Amino acid sequence: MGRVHPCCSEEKKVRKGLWSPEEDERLTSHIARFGVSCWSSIPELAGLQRCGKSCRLRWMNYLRPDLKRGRFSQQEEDLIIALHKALGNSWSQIAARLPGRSDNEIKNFWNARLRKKLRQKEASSTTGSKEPAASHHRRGGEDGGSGTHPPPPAVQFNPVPAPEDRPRPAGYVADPAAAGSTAAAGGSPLVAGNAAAAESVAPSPTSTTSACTEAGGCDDGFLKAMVDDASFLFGDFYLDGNQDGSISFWEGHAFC
DNA sequence: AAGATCAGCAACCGCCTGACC
DNA sequence: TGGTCAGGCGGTTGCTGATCT
Repeated sequence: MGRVHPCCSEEKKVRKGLWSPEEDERLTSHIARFGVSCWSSIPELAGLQRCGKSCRLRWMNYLRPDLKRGRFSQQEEDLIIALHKALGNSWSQIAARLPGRSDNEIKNFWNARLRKKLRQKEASSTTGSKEPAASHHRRGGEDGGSGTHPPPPAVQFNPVPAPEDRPRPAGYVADPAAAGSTAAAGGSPLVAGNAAAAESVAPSPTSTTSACTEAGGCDDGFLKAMVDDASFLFGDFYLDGNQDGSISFWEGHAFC
């Protein structure tokens, strides 16, 4: 096809480039008041000289209230790697399993990561044991995030509840603090990044659980188990952040 | 202190798909 | 049934700021 979107091609003056705070404000307040019904009509209704597509993008990637900003935690990073291994470049699907992250954000993260990896590969293949050319560079940018940059003060998961439209597993309760009781209630949260909590909270006998609980986090075993366990990955599982910064994986749905 | 280099991020572009007429 | 439109997605580009030399 390749048609250009009418809303983007019209000669009408359409602003491009970075969004100003005023534009953000207009879009946010419009959506807060009227919700999203038709993106193509939003620019006009909100008094923006943008195309609907641009508005949608801005909202989805930046203005959505349930987005959390900031560095990816190690757990998130591990999960992204696992999901990418299983799902490929389906960023939207990956994003759907990472509450508070947009597909664009994940895609950017992955590309930056991948670029680094490729460079390192190139460097190591051409020079043998030489130090990766790119990694001597700052930003704590050691690959894997486990390197030099200070442990992500990172992404304290905010307790913002996941979007309402996300299917909740049986037994899910919105309040993460109630995770313990939730486990008992039916869903079985697998807590990564907090071994003690996981031991006490996750009774699930799945391989993912045990792999996750050992070594106190999402180590390779956990990831491998996740990837290998296709039913777990492709079945419905739900991930949520806890107040202590850990992540809970909820399983228990069995569709798809 | 200044220029070079790089990573991170925001946004655009082109294509695909489903809904509607 | 075919055409049009709008929403959504993945790939890519370009800007900005941090870091290094």
